[in-house]
Amino acid sequence: MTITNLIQQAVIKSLEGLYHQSFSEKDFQINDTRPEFEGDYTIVLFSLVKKLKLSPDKLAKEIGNKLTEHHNNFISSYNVIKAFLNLTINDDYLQSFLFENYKNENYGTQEITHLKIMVEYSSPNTNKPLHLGHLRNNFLGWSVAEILKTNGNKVYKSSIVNDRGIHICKSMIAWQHFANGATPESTHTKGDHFVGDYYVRFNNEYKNEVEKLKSKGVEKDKAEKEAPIMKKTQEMLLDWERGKPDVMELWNKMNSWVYKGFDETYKRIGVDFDKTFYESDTYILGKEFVQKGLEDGSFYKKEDGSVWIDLSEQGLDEKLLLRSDGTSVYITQDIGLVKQKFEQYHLDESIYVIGDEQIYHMKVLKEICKKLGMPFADKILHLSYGMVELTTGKMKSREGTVVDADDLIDEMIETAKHHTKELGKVKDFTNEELNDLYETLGLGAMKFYLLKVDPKKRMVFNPEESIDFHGFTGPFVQYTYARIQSILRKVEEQPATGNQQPATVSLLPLERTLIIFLEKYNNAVIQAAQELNPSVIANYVFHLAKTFNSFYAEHSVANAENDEKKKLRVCISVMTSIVIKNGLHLLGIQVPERM
RNA sequence: GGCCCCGUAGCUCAGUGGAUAGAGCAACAGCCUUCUAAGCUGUGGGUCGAACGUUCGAGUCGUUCCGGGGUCACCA
Repeated sequence: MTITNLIQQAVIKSLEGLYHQSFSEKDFQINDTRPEFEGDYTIVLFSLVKKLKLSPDKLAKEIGNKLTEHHNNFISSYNVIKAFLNLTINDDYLQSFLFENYKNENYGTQEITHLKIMVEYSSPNTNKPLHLGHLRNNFLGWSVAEILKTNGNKVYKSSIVNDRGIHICKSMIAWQHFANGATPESTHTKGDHFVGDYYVRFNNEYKNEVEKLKSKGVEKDKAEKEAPIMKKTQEMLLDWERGKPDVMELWNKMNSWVYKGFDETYKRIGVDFDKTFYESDTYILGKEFVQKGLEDGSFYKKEDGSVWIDLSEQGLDEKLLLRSDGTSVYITQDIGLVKQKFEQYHLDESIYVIGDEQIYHMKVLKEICKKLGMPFADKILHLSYGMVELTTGKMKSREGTVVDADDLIDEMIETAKHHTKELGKVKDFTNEELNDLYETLGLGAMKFYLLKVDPKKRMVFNPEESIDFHGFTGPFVQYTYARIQSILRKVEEQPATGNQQPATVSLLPLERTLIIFLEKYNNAVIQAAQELNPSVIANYVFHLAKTFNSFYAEHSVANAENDEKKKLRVCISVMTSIVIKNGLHLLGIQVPERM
């Protein structure tokens, strides 16, 4: 039971006792008291003034009296300004909360819900390496999955690999034409980058061919269709769908290169999956639904053989489901996979972490599922996130302005190394310990940077800012953790404080503030899950670290005024470090013992 | 053009309909014989894109307009 809930119940009870009507938590609001006023929580009672026909001041005082009378176990005093009723929480209550919870490593974990949720994220194409945008997706998906787990749900992390389709054939064709049998091994190139280079190569060649045709007087549209390399690619896609052996062999070979590269990156950034789906397996499932939809009249066939659905009644357009040559498109495959997911995993919800440029697509998918009478259509949830832009503008792979994920990770770790060496605090570390630390800090900075903003908003990636390790950053929070560990090491050297519950003392402002804020961690965990928003956690954990650092500068733990204070502050420090650790874990960020 | 998202300090972002709108960065001024200065304390910086409206109360809700972005493919 959180303090907010306690107050809520106490206020309802007081209201009912005073005015003999029934009330609910919607009749008033509970806010944090603004720092310029005395108190910890503020109950806003304006909405009741009219209903009860009392002056704001009188109403607030009556409730205040009732609360301090009947709930003095946790409310010690109150003051009133208009209809703002400011409550001060009992020092004893705060301390017993602290002593009961400070050692709890699972603090923040919520009760089991028995809900099964799948979070699909990452979902890469096997024709190019990961870039900055993918990192936002990966961190977001992983973090949301962990947040849902902590909230008591059974969570499956999944990924659907885009391993088939025209874009994959493009890199295959380019490799056939230009590689002369080169491999990642022979060129010492990471597999995903190797294949990505041929994708780029294809696009260059294609552009040249189109230009050539245009200079011969062919119209643009026609040139784009007639370019020889494109025609070959389309033939290859048909061959692939027919399962032509040499095409399959090349496809398998190139995919295995890419997967090796991806695995390396995933491992490095600490991202994992419980289940990986492959479109090459699932696109067939979609075709079955096309047949079903045609039979029951949800879909229709045009003269050229292509299959469509009309969603204009739903305010959407007509949408293609099967090309005239019988091959399937993106959405066809999604339909098949949705059903499989829900049935195999008995899901209560399926969350798709996909960029906001696909909001329309996901709406269409949902509508199609509804039209096909799938019972789970409403349990499909699109967690859309905004594009990551650069200070110089948008990232465009064709213009070579993408920030490559592997390069960026290297750079962040290098920066961590640079800062660490400059500060020279961990000179006694072994090389292995140092490298671990650089990774912890570099990745921590990067993940925090990408997760601290609201996912649904577009964000600007500023290289200089992202590399900053001061202020609202991962390393700042990690630093606070390391500092606390340093205190705890120092305290351990001194005589043991004993296990018995310390006597309660009167709390100083910063001590109160910290305990009250620690108590609110549960609220943050719940809110983050409701909103599917890791930035709630990032903001919480930063605020906690900030508050602790102020406390640290003001008061000594190891050399506290007396034994009771020392015990109290050790408990506050231990609990702060656990909450930081648990909070950062939800963001996929590790904590260093020293830095 | 239709539909969707966004506009808060110089920059990047917080801000469940409540009190005098907050952080970080950048700028400036202080603080290391005492638990890690990747820190702390302070100063300056705002017509919350604009106008109406709803409300006891609007950065937050509604309408219109302005500005930015996305999307509406036999691409994924």
